[in-house]
Amino acid sequence: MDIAITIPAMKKPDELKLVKVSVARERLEQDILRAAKKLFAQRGFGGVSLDHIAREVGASKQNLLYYFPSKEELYRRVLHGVLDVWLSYMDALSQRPDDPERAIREYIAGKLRFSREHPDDSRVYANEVVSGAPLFSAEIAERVIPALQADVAIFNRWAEQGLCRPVDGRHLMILLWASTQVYADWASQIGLVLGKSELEAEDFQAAENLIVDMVLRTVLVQIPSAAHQGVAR
Amino acid sequence: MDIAITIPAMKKPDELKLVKVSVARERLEQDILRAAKKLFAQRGFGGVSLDHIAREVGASKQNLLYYFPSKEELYRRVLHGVLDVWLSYMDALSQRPDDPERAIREYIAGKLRFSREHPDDSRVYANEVVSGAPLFSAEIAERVIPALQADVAIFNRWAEQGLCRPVDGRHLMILLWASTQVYADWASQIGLVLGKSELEAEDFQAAENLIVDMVLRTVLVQIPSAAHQGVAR
DNA sequence: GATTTGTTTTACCAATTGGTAAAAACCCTA
DNA sequence: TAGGGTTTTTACCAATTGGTAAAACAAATC
Repeated sequence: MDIAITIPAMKKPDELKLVKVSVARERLEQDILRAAKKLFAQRGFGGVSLDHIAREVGASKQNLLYYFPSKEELYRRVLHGVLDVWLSYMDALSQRPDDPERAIREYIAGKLRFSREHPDDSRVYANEVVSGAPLFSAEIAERVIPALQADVAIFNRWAEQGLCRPVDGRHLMILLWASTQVYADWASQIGLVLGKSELEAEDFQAAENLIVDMVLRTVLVQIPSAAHQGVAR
Repeated sequence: MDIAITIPAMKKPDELKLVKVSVARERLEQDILRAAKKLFAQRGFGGVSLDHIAREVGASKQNLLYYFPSKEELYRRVLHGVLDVWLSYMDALSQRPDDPERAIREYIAGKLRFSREHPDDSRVYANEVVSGAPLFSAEIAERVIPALQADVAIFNRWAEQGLCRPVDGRHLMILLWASTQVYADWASQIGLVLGKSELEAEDFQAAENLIVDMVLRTVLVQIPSAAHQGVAR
């Protein structure tokens, strides 16, 4: 299912003009997308009105509708961008196909970095999935599932090569997604748990240490290397 | 913060009548709460209208407003019930204060059972937390955080007694919440991952096996007992 | 400076939103 | 069967919803 990026008619202006117009246009368009992402992250698709987004970005509702033909189309664009970011943080396993420990460390670190650097993206994703992914399941099936299957295949290969113990890669990946993204999606509650209003670097580090430790203990054949101190602290 | 269950004036009818009326009243009220929960779970507070809920339950919007003074109050009631259920599945650790392995096994099993038996509750909870828990943070702080702290204290005591390795209990609990509730909240995506439209008993069992295995390997001093076969499958 | 092109604003629209007020229907008991 | 209390329905309401049409504005090109 393609996302139609309908650029209103612009009949072959010369090169220079195209660039200028595109830049101005691009900027407001990006502003809208950013504001929309923030609000959709907070309240979900149904909980946000075009007017709400427009006020956030300092434009009029009709102005939004000039850039995006409908609320749903705007939401789709946001989702599409979210998925781009999401996937870009997920390629660590395939990067180190012959070093499970480093691959796993980097995968977990990457996913936690995603939670930290793009919490709104994570929340938009979460909102969409919780509501059954009515507009998104096709794209998830096309882009996310293959990525996951590739990762599962890597685990299986490692197991065959004796580099790691046999695990159910699918459930392991689910656990990794859940336990890393929760630091974005549930930030408010985790803040309460940790007694601070905003999560800090040390919190993400503690999470990373624990998750890495748990996964390595479960997956590796030998006791994981000393680098992580052997204690989940 | 108390939830005011305002029962519209009912000037001291005799005992018998009270019971009868309450039963009828109770039933519709429960139906409304159930329908509201289902819809709030799917679309969040802002994504659901009173009319929508009313249609789902086969009543009129005004009829809902007879039972619940406002949409927000209805939502609060739903949230309150959700938290009751949520907490009721979370007391396993304190039940077995001197057997870490069994306690952990039962805690994880309980949380997964919650995901399976009350997916809508889990999703309502998730929705509320993702949106920053605007109506809920007080109740979470009052009811959830103490429960968590009690569990963390149990881990710390086990560590002191040499029954388990020292771990950061807070992050461990967060990981457990995340990795168990994800099977309710992200059911649609997990269905895609596992290639089935609905999760089955075996899927929850596989999840349980993996999570239990990971936690025990991380937390226990000795290699966990043979009961779980030592392989995260 | 007139014209074309691209953008924003103004003026609407019907449908839906949460909520109120009061009338009507219902149900039980006296 | 009349009366009192409880529940449901009918009739509204102002505000907001997503969206359309066209006019006004801006900016560059001829």
